[in-house]
Formats: sequence, structure tokens, C-alpha cells
Amino acid sequence: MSKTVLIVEDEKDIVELLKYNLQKEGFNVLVAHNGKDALDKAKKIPNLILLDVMIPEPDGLEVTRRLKKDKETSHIPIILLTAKSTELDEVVGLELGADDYITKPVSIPRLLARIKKVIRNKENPTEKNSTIILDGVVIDSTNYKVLIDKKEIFFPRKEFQLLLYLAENKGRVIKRDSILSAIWGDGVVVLDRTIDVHIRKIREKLGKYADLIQTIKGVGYRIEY
Amino acid sequence: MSKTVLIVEDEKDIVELLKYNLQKEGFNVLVAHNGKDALDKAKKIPNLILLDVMIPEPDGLEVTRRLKKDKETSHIPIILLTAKSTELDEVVGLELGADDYITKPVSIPRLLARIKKVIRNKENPTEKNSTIILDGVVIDSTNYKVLIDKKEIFFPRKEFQLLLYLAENKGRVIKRDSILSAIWGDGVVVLDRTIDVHIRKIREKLGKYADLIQTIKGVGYRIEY
DNA sequence: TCCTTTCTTCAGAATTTATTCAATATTTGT
DNA sequence: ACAAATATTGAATAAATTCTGAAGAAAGGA
Repeated sequence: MSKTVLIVEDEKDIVELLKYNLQKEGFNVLVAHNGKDALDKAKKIPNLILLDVMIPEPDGLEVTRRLKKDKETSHIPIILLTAKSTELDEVVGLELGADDYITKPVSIPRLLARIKKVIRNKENPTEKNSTIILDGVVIDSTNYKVLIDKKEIFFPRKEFQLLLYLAENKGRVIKRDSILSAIWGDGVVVLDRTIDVHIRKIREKLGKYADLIQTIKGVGYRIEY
Repeated sequence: MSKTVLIVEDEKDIVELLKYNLQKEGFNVLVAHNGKDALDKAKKIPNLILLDVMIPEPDGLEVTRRLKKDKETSHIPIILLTAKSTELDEVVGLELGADDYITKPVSIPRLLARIKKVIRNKENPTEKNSTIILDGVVIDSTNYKVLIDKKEIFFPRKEFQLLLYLAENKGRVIKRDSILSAIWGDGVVVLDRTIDVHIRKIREKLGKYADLIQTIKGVGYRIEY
């Protein structure tokens, strides 16, 4: 699936240069020549916005501010382009949440590298198949994160492991034995009740999704498909 | 802000001559007399290294190779100095990643001109753009600088590396293992507590941004998005 | 060399997480 | 419906992990 980059830049030559190179790299390219245009095109939710600070109408800083304020667009990574490195202070002072910051002129390969990096960074949490989605519950195993209704809820290690293990085997009933050897290993001895207690804590955290975890008496637990 | 040049040369007379002239031009000068010394001093991250090929211990070519291999020093421009000007040397030297190549003897004004040119080239187009912004904290990795609320705060090397590493991976939890192998390398052994202590120092310096770094017990640390 | 800075180790305090316990509730099989 | 088995719950206890202040090493500079 090809990624879309929105270029916001008023100098036509630069636009062409960037467009050409990005397309060559397999990106889908959108272009805006001024701030207003940029805000419009941003509604298409590109994977990244390459934004020149010095553009007409609302300038790049203002555009960034508005994009970050709007919930629909606030997650889109932004790379700011600016001519002078002294403008950095300004950017910082405004605390506007750009993801990267590049001073012109910059070499194309370097720019491409940074674009890819920013996109990769943004993607990891969601895109990878290390993420399991169960209704409104998102389990991100590489980042030790659980989102419940888009809100991050902290799970201590054992609880996280247990939830993840059940989720990885959703649809299947997991015997208590299996849980013990999967989470605790075969060497460790813990009481059977320990599992219950962790299950309870997990359910508490899951809130309205608590009954995602079903108990099969005499056997174990499972998460529904 | 004055630039630092590291002179690597074993002949004392030449060192003095270069040192005198560079200082007169406003450069800050470091000196190393052999390869080992050079690699050490390079950790100070000078703005340029003037490197004689014919030095004791690891020779100039080897030093170049190592400097280019190490992520910390690979960006430092190197001017190689050599007595012979055979083509072979030239090819080899430049292939190693040296930025310029000068045969002795060379006139001082000419040498100064090349030094300035190399520094200028390195500074303008490419550098300065690997800046990570986290709220009011700006991490400038090419210049080894951290700004907190626009004020520069000095971070010793390990602390800087650690902060940068977490920042480069913001949003994701970095396991202690990964921290150890990324910052200390796989050969070195340091206690786990060492990480904590560095984290603490970083947090102290971050002041009101201290909780940018979250600890995930039993796993590691992370910087929030 | 001596002095300063940075890095690492140490050990007790503080905190968080994991486990056990015991009383209660639920399910299962007869 | 009743006993037996199994799970849930709230609270207490134990274990683990990290934080902290301070001290010892190591590295670098004067």
C-alpha cells in the first residue's frame, strides 16, 4: 500500500523536484501551494506532510498549529522545512508539535531518509502485526501498550503477558497448565489462584470489555473471537 | 562560536606551525601525536580532523576507517595529509571517507583555505537538520546539544546518548537490554543500576520535562509521543 | 602530578508488582 | 436441590524493581 505525502510549498521548482523524487520512491504525492490549500488537502489524511514554513496565507507555523489542534489531523506527522536555522528558536517557542525539522537546502537522499524514518516511526505502533485488536481493545506487544477505547491503560508486566497470551490465542480455550508454563515457565511454582487474581486485575482494567475474557470452569480461560 | 580542529601529526615542528596558524585564525586546536591518541581526542567531536597518514600506532588510513565506522564520529570531516601524491593513495583515502586530501608540503594559506572550505561544506547543506523536538526539549544530535526551553543545557556523553536513543524511539518502550547494547555495546558489562542512575541525571536536567521519560517496571523506559 | 568531571557501583528506602490467604460466590454433576 | 469442585473477591504479605544519596573508579585536563 503506497504512502501519501502532502507537499506544501509555493516555489514551483522545489515542488517539482520533491514530487519527482517522492514519486520515484513510490510515494503518492499531494501538493498545496499555500496554507489554506494545505489545510484542505490535509483532510485527505496523508501519511506525512512536508511543510515549508514560508508559505502564503496562513504560514507554515500557523498551519502546523491548526493541524495539531484538529483531532482528525493531529496524528499526521509533519516535517517542517525552513531556510534559516535561526528560525528554530521560533519553532520551538511555539511548541507546536512538528515531528521533525529540516533546514534548506537539504540533499534529496537525506530528505527521503528522514521522511521514511518519520513514517516508519509513526507506523510501528499501529501497522505491525504485533498489534492485536479485540473490539475496542488494542494490544501492542512491541511497545507494551494497551489502548482501551483509544486511551492508553497501563498493564503491569504479568498482566500484560497474560492478556497478550490469551489474545494471541483468541477463540481457543487455554488451560491453566498452559498459562502457567507460558507465563511463568516450568521451573517456577505459583498457586493456581495466582492466575485468577491476575485475570481479575485484567478484567478490572478492561472495564466494559471485561467479559472479553471468559472462564471455562475446570479448564481455563479464553478470549472470544 | 569558535571551531575546533584536531591535528594528528607526530612531527612536533609541523604541529607547532599548524597550531600557531590555526589559532591565529580563531580556531580552537587539539593535538594528537599518534593514532590511538587521535581516536581518543576525536571523541571530543572536533569540527574537523587534520590527519597525517604517516603516524605511529594505527596509521592515518586505519584511523580514518575507524572514525567513519563509529556512529559518533562518522560525521566529522577529515582532511588527510600525506607526503606522497600517488594516485593510489588518493583513491584509497577518499574511499575511506576522507573529505579532502592534501600532499605535503603545502602552503599555510592554501591549507587554511581548504580547511575553511571543508568546514563550510559540512555545515551548510546537510547538518543541523537532525533535530528531535519533544515539547520544550530540543535534541540536536549533530551538534551534541540539548536545548531546554531555549536554554542550552550540557549533557555529558552517556546521558546525551541515552536521551537521544530514547528520543529516536519515542513512543515505544525500550527494554533495558536494548539500552545496554545500544549505548554500551555488547562487549561491555555494566550493572543494570547504571542505567537508572543515568536516567535520574537526565531527569534532573530535564527539570519540568522530567516525566517525559516514563519507567515501565520490569521492562524498560520510554518517551511518550 | 593534582584536580575536575564523568561514569559506575553500592546499599538502604520507596514504590510497584506479584503472590498468597481466607471468606464468599458460582458452577457442575448427581 | 445438594454436595463437591472451582472461581471470584478483598485484603494481607511477599517479592521484585527502581530510586536515591553517596562514595569509589576512571578518564581527561591543567
